[in-house]
Amino acid sequence: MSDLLANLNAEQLAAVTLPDEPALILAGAGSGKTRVLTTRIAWLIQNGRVSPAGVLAVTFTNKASKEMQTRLSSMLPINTRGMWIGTFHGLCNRMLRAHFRDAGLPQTFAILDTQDQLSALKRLMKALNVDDEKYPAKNLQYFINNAKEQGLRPADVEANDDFNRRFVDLYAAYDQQCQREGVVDFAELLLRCYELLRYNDAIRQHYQHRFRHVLVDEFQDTNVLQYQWLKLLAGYGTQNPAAVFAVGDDDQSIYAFRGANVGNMRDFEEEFRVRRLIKLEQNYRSHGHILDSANHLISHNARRLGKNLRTDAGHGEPVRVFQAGTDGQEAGWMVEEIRDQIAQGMSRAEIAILYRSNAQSRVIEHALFSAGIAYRVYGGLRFFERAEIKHALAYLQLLENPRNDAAFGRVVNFPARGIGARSLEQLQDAARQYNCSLAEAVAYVPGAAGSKLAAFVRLIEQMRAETRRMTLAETVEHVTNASGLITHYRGEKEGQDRIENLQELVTAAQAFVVEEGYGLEALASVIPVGFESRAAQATPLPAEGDQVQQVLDPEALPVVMTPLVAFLTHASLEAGDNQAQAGQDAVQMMTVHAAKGLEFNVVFITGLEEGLFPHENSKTDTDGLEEERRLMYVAITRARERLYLSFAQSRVLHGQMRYHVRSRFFEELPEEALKWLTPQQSSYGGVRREERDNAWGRDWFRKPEDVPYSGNKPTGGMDTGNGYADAKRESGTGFRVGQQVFHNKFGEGVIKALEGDGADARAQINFKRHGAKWLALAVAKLDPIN
DNA sequence: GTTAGTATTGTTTTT
DNA sequence: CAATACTAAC
Repeated sequence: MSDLLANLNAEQLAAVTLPDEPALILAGAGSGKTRVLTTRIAWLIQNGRVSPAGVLAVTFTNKASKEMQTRLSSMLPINTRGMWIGTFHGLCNRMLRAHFRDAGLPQTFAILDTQDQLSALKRLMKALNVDDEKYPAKNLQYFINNAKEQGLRPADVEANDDFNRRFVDLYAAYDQQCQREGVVDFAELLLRCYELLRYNDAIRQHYQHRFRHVLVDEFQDTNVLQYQWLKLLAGYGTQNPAAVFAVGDDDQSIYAFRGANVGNMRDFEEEFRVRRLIKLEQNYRSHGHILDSANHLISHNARRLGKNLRTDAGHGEPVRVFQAGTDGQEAGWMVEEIRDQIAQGMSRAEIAILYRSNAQSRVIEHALFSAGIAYRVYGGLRFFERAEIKHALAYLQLLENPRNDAAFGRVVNFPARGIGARSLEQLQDAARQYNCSLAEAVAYVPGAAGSKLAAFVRLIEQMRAETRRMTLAETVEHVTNASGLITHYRGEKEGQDRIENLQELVTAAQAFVVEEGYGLEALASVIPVGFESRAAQATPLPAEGDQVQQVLDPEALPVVMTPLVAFLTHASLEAGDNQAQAGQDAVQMMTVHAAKGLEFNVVFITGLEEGLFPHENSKTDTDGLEEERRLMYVAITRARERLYLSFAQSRVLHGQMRYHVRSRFFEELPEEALKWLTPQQSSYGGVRREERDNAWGRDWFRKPEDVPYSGNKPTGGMDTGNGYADAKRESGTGFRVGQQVFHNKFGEGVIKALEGDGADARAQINFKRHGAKWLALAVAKLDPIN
C-alpha cells in the first residue's frame, strides 16, 4: 500500500508528491517517466486527493495508454476501465460520442484514417473538376491538416494569393463533404472536440469541474491545438483550474513533421506560472558508454532546455560500430551477431533492430528469414489497413450509416457488380444535383445502371435487416459472406491470405467483445453529463456475445455507441499493430519512431548514412537536422547493455544502387565510447553476396510453414500456389550433390554441396556463368534440370 | 463495363 | 521497386 513510494529516488519522489498545482517534469530517456506518471496518479487516488473519475491522463500512443492502465491497476485495486486514460484522439472521440448532438455530428460518425482522407479529397476534387496537377491532393491534405492542427477553420485561414485561396475553398468544401457524409478525420476529432468545449459553456464547465488532475505524457510532442484543448479542459484562466502535470523531454521531440510544437513546453511554463519544474536526470536504463554517446550527440543541438543524463551503472561495453560494403552485408553481419547473442542466452525479444525508414526492413527481414531467426516487424501495413479488411469494414460502415459515401464508393463495385466508372459518374452527378448522399442518389439514376445500383442498396439493406439481432462477431462474419467478399477472394489466386484475414476479422470482433467488455469502458464514459456515476458502476463484463442492450437497460441509459460503432471506431483509432504472435520470442524490428518508449538489452541502429539518417529531406535546414539528431538520441537511449551502430557504403534504394558516406552523427559521438569492428574491405569475398542479389526477388517471402516467423503476413499468397513445391524442396529430397539446376538469375549450375535441413538448408552451386554460390533453399528458386 | 497489361511516378517518420 | 494511373483489347 504505502510502499507506492518505496523505490523512488529523490527526484522521482518529489515529482510524484507535488502539491495540486501546475508542474512540468523534464524527464530524460530512461529516467522512469512512465513510472512517475502512473505512481503520481496512484498516489493521488490513494491519498484521497482525487477520485479516479477526477483524473484525466493523456498519451500519444495506444501502447502508452495501455501500459499506463496496466501499471495503474497493478498498483491500486481499481478498475481503470472507466477512467479517462487514453490518447488525445481516443479521449476526444469519447467526448464527441457523448455529446454528438452538441458537436453537430451524427450519432454514428465514422473516422477517416489518412488513406481515407486522401481518397475523400481526391473524390472531392474530381467532382469539382480541380486540376490534380496544379493542386495535388496530397498537398491539400497537408494544408488542411496543418490548418486544423493550428485550430483554424477555413474562415480563419489567411489566403494571400490565388493559390492559397483555392486551397482554402477546397478546405471548406471538404469540411462540408465530411459533414454531409457524417465522417471526421483525425485532426477533426481534436478540433471538433476543442470547439465543443470552447463554445458550449455547460459542457466545458462540467468537465472543468470534473477533472481536477490532468496529466500529460510526452508533452513535447503536443501540437498547438492539443495544447489549447488541454488548457480548456484544465480550466486555464478560471478561478479553480485543474492541476496540470506535464511530463516531457524536449530532446525526444520527434514529431515536428506532424505539427508537434516543442514551444508548448515553454509556453506552458510561462502561462501556467509553473513553480515546480523537476528534472529527472538519473537514467536507470543504459550503461555508461551508451549514455555518454547519447549525451555527447544531443549536446550538438542548440535549442535545448538543457539536461544531462547520468547513470550509476558502470561504463559497460563499448558501442560497436560496423561498416559494411552493402546493405546485404550489413544484414548478414547482424545475423551473425544476433546468432552469437542468442547462443549466449540472450532472449530474441530483447534484441531490437532499428532503422530510419520502413523500406529498410526488407533486406534485414530477408537475412533473418534465411537464417531462420524468428522476428517481428512493427509498423508497415497494419491489420486494419489491409485492403480486404477495409472493404469489409466499409460494408459494416454502411450498415451503420448508408450516407457514408467513402464507404459506399469503396465497395459499391467490389466485388464487381457491373457498376463501372460511368455509372458512378452518373450517380455522383445526381448526388451533387440533389445534394444528397450517393445511396440516396441511386433513385435518380435511370436505366440498367440504376437497377444495378438499386440492387446494391437492397443488398446493404438486406444485410442490415439480417444482422439486426446478431452479435458483433456474427454480424462481421455474415457481412463477409453476404457481401460476396469471401467468394470473390476464393476465386483469386492470391486470395487465401485475404480470406484468412477476413476470418481473423471475425476473431478480432469476438475478442473485442470479450476483452474490451464490448467497448463498455467507452460506453460507460460516453454517457452524457449527469449519468456518468451510474454508468461507471455498470461495468459487469458481459458474457460472450451478449448484446449490450441486454446488459444495460436502454431506457435508463441512453446508449450512444452500438457495439458495431465501437468496433469500427476501434478499427480506425488503433490501426491494430500486427501483433499476430506477440507472445513469441522474436527479434524486434521497427523504425526509430516506433521504438520511442521501448527499451531492449541489445539494440542495432542500422543505415547510419548521410541521406538516410539523417534523412535527405531533413538535411537542408537546421530544424530538420536537429530533429534527426533527436531521433538518433532516442534510438541510442533504447539500449540497455549493448549498442551496435552500422552503415553500408552502398545500398539498393528505390530500386537503384546508391552510394553513401557514413552519417555525420559518428563525428558527434565520443571516440572513447566507440569500438570499431573493422570490416573486411570485401568487394567480393566476405559476406555472401547472393543474400543481396536475392533480396528483391519475387520469391522473397516464400517460406516453409514451419519456419518460426512472425513478421507481416505477406499480401501475396504462397500457400496455395506453390506450397507443394516448397514442401518438396525443403524436405531435401528434391536435390542431391551433382544435380543440375536452373536459377532465374544465375542460370544453369551444378550442386556441389548441401548443408543444413529444413529452413536452414543451403546448397553450394557452381553456376556456369556466375561461379560458386551458397543459396538458401528455402529462398532461392531452383529448378532441377532433367 | 471489365480486364490485363503498360506507363508513370514517387518514395520519412504516424495518431 | 511498388503502388497507381492510364490504355488497349476483350
